[in-house]
Amino acid sequence: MRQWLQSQSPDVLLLQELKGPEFPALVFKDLGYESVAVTQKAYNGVAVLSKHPIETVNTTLAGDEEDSHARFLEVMIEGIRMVNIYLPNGNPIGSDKFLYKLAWMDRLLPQMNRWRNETTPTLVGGDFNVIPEDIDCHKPSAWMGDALFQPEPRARYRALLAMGYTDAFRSLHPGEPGKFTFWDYFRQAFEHNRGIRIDHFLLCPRVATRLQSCYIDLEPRRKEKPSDHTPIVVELR
DNA sequence: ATGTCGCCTCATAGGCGA
Repeated sequence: MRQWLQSQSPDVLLLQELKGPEFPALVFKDLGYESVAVTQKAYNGVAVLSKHPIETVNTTLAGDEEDSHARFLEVMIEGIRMVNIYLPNGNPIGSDKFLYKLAWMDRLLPQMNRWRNETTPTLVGGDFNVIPEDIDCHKPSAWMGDALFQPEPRARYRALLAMGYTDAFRSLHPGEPGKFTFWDYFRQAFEHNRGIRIDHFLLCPRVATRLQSCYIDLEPRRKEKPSDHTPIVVELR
């Protein structure tokens, strides 16, 4: 993490699935990064790191006062609204967790539509826990029974694109198979590139016009004791 | 169905979420 920050030196980093009660802000302060985090014990958790000043706008997704999961962080950095999300996984299908995933997306959609109708440039990034299309997984049949691949969440993801948001990676790499951001730990899934593309950047039209590049950095996933995800990087002009 | 992790606790094993 420290090594990646120092070698890549991103202006901003969005983190998800922190799984801890306290975010080690001082560690990152020493590396030159301001940070804002929303955490809870054991589960979830999101943080934004930035070399530039961060203005926190919201720490919860609108639409459900009862929802206490640490999954959402909306900030302003250098005139861009940056939204970091950790969308619910939703497994198994048919469970309360699946319904929570759909309900969460049913709150995200109108919120993103409101942003879409404002002038502030907006970028929404994070772990969407949605495999958008067949091309975004190694073998569709292997994911048929998984919440990440169900018609309902995929339709909601497509609705975001229909609103005018651009899938940064896919827009620059149309039709490229085998491009994934997550591989589970089972059966050497990474070594065989049996993965899924579930970490996304969605850009409003104004930000999309500034899209320079978007790529997946595989190196961190190759290391000892890696995360099951690997970073996706977006460069804006 | 299973495989593998990491975090938590009525804790050193098992449950849970991923």
